[in-house]
Order: sequence, then structure tokens, then C-alpha cells
Amino acid sequence: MNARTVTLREVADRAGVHPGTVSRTLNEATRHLVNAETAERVLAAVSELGYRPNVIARSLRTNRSLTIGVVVPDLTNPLFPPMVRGMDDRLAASGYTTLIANTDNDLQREAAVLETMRLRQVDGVIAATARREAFLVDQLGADLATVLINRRSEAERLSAVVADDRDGTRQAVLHLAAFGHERIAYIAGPQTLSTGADRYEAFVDTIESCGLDVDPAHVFFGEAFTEAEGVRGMQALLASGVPFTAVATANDLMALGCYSVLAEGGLHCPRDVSVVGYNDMPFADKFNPPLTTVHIPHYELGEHAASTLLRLIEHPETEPQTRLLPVTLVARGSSGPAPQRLKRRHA
Amino acid sequence: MNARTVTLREVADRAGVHPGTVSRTLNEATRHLVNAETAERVLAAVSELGYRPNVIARSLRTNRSLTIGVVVPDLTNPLFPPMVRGMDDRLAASGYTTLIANTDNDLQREAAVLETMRLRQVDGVIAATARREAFLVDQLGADLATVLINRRSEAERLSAVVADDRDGTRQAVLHLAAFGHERIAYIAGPQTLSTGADRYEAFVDTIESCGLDVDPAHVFFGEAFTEAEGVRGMQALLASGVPFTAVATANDLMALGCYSVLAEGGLHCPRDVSVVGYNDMPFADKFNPPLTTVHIPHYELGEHAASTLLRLIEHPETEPQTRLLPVTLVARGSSGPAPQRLKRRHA
DNA sequence: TTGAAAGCGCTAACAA
DNA sequence: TTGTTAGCGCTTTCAA
Repeated sequence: MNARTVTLREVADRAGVHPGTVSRTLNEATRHLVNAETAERVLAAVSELGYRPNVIARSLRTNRSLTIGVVVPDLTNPLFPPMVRGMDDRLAASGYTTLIANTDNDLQREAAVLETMRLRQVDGVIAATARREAFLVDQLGADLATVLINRRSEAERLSAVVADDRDGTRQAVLHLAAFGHERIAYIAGPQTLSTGADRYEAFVDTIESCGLDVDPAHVFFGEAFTEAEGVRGMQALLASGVPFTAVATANDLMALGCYSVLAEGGLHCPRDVSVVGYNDMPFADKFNPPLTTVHIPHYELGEHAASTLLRLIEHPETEPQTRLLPVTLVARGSSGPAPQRLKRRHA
Repeated sequence: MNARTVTLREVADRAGVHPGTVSRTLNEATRHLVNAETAERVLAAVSELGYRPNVIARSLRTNRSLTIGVVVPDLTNPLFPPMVRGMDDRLAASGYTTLIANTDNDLQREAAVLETMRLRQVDGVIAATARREAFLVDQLGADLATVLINRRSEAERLSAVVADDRDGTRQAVLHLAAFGHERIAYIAGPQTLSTGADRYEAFVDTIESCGLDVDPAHVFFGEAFTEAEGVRGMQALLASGVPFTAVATANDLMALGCYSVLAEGGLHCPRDVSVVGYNDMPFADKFNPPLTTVHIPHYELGEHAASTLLRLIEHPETEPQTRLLPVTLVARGSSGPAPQRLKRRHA
């Protein structure tokens, strides 16, 4: 702290009142209890002395830190900054401050991070980690207001705000089907993440609802939502020898991985193979070709998660609810009509 | 807070010692003052009761919040997440928690954000805002440990960690010169930001040191580091009618803006015009063409800023110092040999 | 090596 | 409407 710390007591002395009165003047909820004239005198003293309330002392007394913990796998993943901003903007508007922590999808770090947040007495937590095992769920929820984002609660015991992954995948597949594609491959995300599992299931459902078949050779299960896994996926798909004219991916980075394998193999996207991503990450429109993908309202997800959490803090007895936000397919250059004749797709 | 809050006093009771002893046991610095056996008993009680120290109470007492404020213009700008992670990783390792706030380059928000941080008794601030006017400088520094990142301190009164913008721009221009370009245009960033001004000055210096001239018609001053300004810049450059074979930009987004104008005008990059960006933003290698640009060690900038701040907090009397981190040109597909013959570059 | 006591700055129940 | 009082949970001087 700096030397120039003015306390409530000093303000009280200056205004010739009791510290309690100053406190009452400064607090919205109790301001009405104090005489207008007195309040004026207090406020004058406050500005003369440049008084700023000590939030820490207040928190100690009130047991509310006005702080919310936000847990993300990695802020560096372009998905999360918009979400976080959505939360922060909403929370800041209500006087809350946001504590952001990265877990790198590591359970140990996740535990450590949550511990830190508890120690800091956060009033609530928004968790953007997508792991399906109910690790957070067990720890939190019961004694800390918690909202999940981008991940449903398996047991439905926690409130969640998620994008409609099933519908998004459905739109992606229908988009390809409308282009006449009948052999559509899929590069799935990790099935340990709810996003990975949901999207894969929706893929299967939609393919079948189109009267098409899911050839096991047409599905690759990535171990992470990364470009490298996209590369592995497309390589495996091509190596299988089973022809396809389009591939849907569980994530834009994977789609990017497909791009490079296709290019290396002398295959043109979308002329030879259409590619559809997922997420509409920033600059997806700048890629070569511009990526057709499913847009997720990241910022709004964040906002809704924040609102939901705020409500939960106000009314702890609220029933958990899952909020599903709509997504939209963004058609760009990476998808087009199915080739007339199926050629072999070997690299 | 939840019902299950165990206090120091309860631990003391359980261990049959005085609260002071528990405190001493739990604090690194004073642990040696307590008998090994006693300490063991205390630690046992701690884990039996699941005690967690109340950080807020500690802060109130010690006047240290173990919290650092980080001020960025906009977390959504891909520059900042890696910086923030660099800081956070370093700070977390020392037990500090990071409070991130966005200003949107708005002075009012900046003031509000800093006020919030003061109220929260942050132990220090890292400011990543690049505005040149010494707004923060006036407010901070004197009474709060402050480190600037990505921006030098005009008066050199604050410590700063910056990338070597002059050298980066130099490298970019020399790269183009080595390709035989003699008419090199420049799309500059806002001159109100130190990054914008430094890079522009380095551009002029380097061009001249190459024995070339800076034609005023070859320079466009963007009002923001955005794609839209890149578009405006390239349009202006082409409209001027003064031929050029390459353009350096103060920022990757601006380079992206150039791409679209060139494409619209039927000009090929790099065959007709080479383009060089700045920052090496994520996925710059995925653009069409892959962008030649100057790589900045964002993560390391963050780490260094954090280390510098930590040192400053430990030793407040340290002289302010500016740390310059090296940058490197990354040659990719958007730059190539100058066309043999200068053609008119009208759109 | 440990206990006692005071107090960080604030809020809130109670009294006046 | 205001003052009084107590105390949030912790650290830290001082004394033993």
C-alpha cells in the first residue's frame, strides 16, 4: 500500500461524524438511513481527502469478494477471449471483477486453480473446461455458485450455457448433403470432451437421417482439437482408400490440418474435397480457401454465463438450467458441389 | 461464504496451541520459529479440518493482496492472450493472481479500470496500453509498482518491456530491399501509439539508409491497427498513381486489408506486389498467401514484464529500466522478388 | 519457542 | 438519524 491511504475513520473525523455514518453514507443500501445534510458533509470529506474504500476490508467483513473466477483451458485458444470478454463486460457492469485462470486441460492445474479461487473467496465460478468427467461438479456446485460454459452438466446438477452443438453439426452435414455429397467423412474431437462427443453423435444422427451410411473408415477420432490431429485425420482418411467427397470436422483447427494434407496430396479444396470446420474462429475467412464453418456466439455465451451466475448468486436456490444458444452455418469457399464422378482419394 | 469455513482459531484449538503459533507454522518466513513437533501437530490439525487460510484476512493484515492488475486494450486482439499467459504463468509461480481488464483504448474505461484495481489493492500493475500520452504514467508509478509492456515510457520514468520495433521494421524493409524492391510503400499505424510511431520512424530511417527515398505518396497513416485501415491504405496507395512493388505494414491486420484490395484490383501478391506484415499473429501462416511478417515474442514479453514487476515490488527503489526483446523476420509467401519492370499499379 | 494482545479497515446489530 | 460496539480472520510485536 502507499503512504497516502485514507481510512474511513479519517473521513469520519473530518466530517465530524462517526465511522458508521460514513459507511452508511457510502453504501447504496443504507444511504437512505442518513440525513441528507450529513451525507453531504461526508461526501465532501470523502472527496477532499480522496478517500477510497478498502475493498479487502469490506470483503472480510461482508464475506463477499465481488470476484468471480473464470476457468479456461487456455486463453491462447482463440475460442476463449471472446467468451471471457462477454463474461467480463457483464460482470463488470454489476461491480464484479474477473479472475481468469488457465488449466491447460490438466487436472492438477485445474485443482490448483480452483483452490486458488476458493482461497480468494470468489463469489462464484464460471468453468469453460469441457472435460466430461464430473471433476469440477463434485468439487463445486454444492458450496460455490457455479456455471458451466461450453459444456453441459452430465448430471444436470449445474447450470450451463452451451452452444447448440448438435444443431450446428446437423447444419454442417446438411449443407454438404445439399451440395450432393453422399460420402461424407468426419474428423471427430476427443470423446472425453462433451463438445467432441455431442458433435460426433449429431454427425452420425444426421448422416443417417439423410438416408446415408456412416462408414467406419470415414470417421477419425482426434485426440485433441488441434491442427496436428486434423493432419493425422485426413491422412488416415485418405490412406483408408474408401472414397469420400467431403469431410466435416469437429473444429476449425482440424479443418486447417486437412487443408495441408489435401494440398500435399495434390487435391483441391473444394473441387476434389469439400471441408467444413466448426467454431468460426477469428480469421477463418482469411484462410485458403476461406473456411466454411459453424459460427458460435462466443461473446454471447460469455454474457449469458455471467448473467446466469449472477442470478444464481442472488438466488442460490434456483434450479439448475441449461441454456442452449443457437449457432449458424457460415458458407464460404471450402465447400462446394460434389464432384460428378468419385475418384480415388489416395494421397 | 459457505458454512464449512474453518478458521485459524479452530485449527489452534484442535492442535492445542495458540492461533499465533498456527500462523507462524503456516508461513514460510516464520516456520523456523516453531518447534518441529508443534508444527507437526498443527499441520495435522490443518489437514484434518481441511483448513484453508483466508487470503482476504491476510491481505487486510499484511497490506499485500498478492494480486497484480493487467491492463490491456482488448483481450480479443490476438496479440494479448499470449502476453497475458506469459505474465500469468510467471506471476502464478510466485503466488500472485492476475486481474485482467480491458480498456478498449478508451480513456474513461482505462481510468475506471485502474480505479477498480486500486480499490482491490493490487500490488502492482502491468499496462499493455500503447497510448503515448502519459496518462497512466501520471497516475501510477509514484505510488504503485508499474511496468509497461509493448510501450516505452516517454519520460523513462517507468520500467518497460518492449519488442525491438525499430529493428523489426528494419528487418522487414531490408528483406524487401534484398529482393530488389526499390519502391517500397508503408502503411503506418496510429502515430499516437508508440508502436505506430516507432515503426514508422524506423521505416523512414531504413529506407534512407538503403539509399532510397521515402515518397510521401508511398506512406499512408492508418488510424487504427485494423484490417479496414489496411484496406484504406492500399486503396490510397494505388489511387496515388505512384508506382511501388512492395508494401510494408505496421501490423498484420493491415496486411490482410492489403490482400483484399490487391485481389480486387487483379494484382497478385507477391508477383505484382510484395506485402510484409508485423506481429506474426496466430495463423498468419495460413493466410493466402502465407504472410511474411515480423515475429514478436509475445509470451516472453509477458514473462519479462512479470519478472520485472516482481523485482520492482521487492525492491521499490530500483531504477526504471527498459528491456528490449529481439524480434525476427519470418519470410513466407507474401514477399518475393521485385517485378523486373515497374508496371502501373492502378486498381 | 510460545502465548497474549492488538489491530488491519470495514460493516452491522443494537442502543440511544 | 446517529453513535456504540463488536468482530470478520489473520499477522505480528511484545513479553514470557
